[in-house]
Amino acid sequence: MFTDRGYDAVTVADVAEAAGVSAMTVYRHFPTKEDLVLIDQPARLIAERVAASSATLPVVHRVGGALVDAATALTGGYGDGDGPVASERFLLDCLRLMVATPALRARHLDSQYALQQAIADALGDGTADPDPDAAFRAQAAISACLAAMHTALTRWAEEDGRTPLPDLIARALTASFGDAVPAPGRQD
Amino acid sequence: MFTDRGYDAVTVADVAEAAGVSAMTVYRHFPTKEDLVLIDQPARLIAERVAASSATLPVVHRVGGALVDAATALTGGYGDGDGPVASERFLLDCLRLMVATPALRARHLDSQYALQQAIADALGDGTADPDPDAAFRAQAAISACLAAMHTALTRWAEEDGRTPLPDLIARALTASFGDAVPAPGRQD
DNA sequence: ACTCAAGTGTTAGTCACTAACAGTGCGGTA
DNA sequence: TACCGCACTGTTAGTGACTAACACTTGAGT
Repeated sequence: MFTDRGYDAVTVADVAEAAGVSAMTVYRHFPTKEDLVLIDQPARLIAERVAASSATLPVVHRVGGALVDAATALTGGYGDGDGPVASERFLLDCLRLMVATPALRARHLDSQYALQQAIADALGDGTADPDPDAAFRAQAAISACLAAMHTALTRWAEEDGRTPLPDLIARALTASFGDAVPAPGRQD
Repeated sequence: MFTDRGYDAVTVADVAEAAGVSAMTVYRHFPTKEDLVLIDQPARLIAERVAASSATLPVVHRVGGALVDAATALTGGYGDGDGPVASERFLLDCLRLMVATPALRARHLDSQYALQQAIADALGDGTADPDPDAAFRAQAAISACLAAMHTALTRWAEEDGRTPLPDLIARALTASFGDAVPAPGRQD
């Protein structure tokens, strides 16, 4: 319904009626109308991979690798050659809505803000880190990585999933950080 | 009022009453409640500086330099040694509200999205750029720069403006991109 | 049969925001 | 002076997201 008629033109009451329930029931399952569309980022998956990476690598390499890995796990990986599968179609529809609708776009960007905190925790895991300056530098690097990933997500939706998502993310990271991140076209 | 009682606890009717006008009048001057707090980013200023930079430099260097310059122009620059001045106090209050209030934070991040488009236009200015892949790489680099700047803004608000904003931005950029950006502590 | 719990519906209300209409004051014009 | 137009403001009524409080149904376990 959102894709056909536009996010703003569909009320929560419409969604409830189409689902055969009352509007109140919708709110009990989804805290806001925006959550009907937003895909919860696999924060735990990404944070785990960051925590598992070698602490000797630069931050952008650790985070970038985790993002590419997570995208690979989510979308089924490289080179199946079949274009997007059914489960990806839904992802693409949601992403298109997010890019096109200001309210959804803003919420999605803010959810990346939460993901940033989770990654920062995963980075410093194990070592007490009393250095606020190092924490600041890590936050900056993480947010830059996530912004590059968001650009890749947008591009992925725009070109309808033709290029595998992990490849797009790797290219976005390389365009931003040069060779300090895993190179596109292969996985670590 | 927002700082004292919290953004959500103050209604538009409250603001209107305090200003001695009707709620309708508030909406005629500010399109949304959020715009009462949001500071419009100096998009034109930044875009001009990007367009004026040397096209032979890497994208992150051009954008990063423009961001540091714009911050210098806005906050009065380095080393006056007096801490934040009165005009900066208001900026800091707004920033704190933005970081603390989810709705404002989301809107602010989305406004950076618009800034990203403006910078992308400024980058490709003059040269017809039919290469969608180069445009994608530029978008990725720009968004990463802006994310680093946002981290610096957040940090600036957290430490109450003690460190000069241009310095924080330069350090955030260096933490993300290494020596591909202007070094902190001096200006180009 | 009784009970508890989870899920659902209803109602009334708050608040952001919009549209349509009606003043009100003020400078320029004849 | 009388008139006109324009910018600004207020009022009213309405939509839609979202919340709180309360009553109801249903199904599982005892």
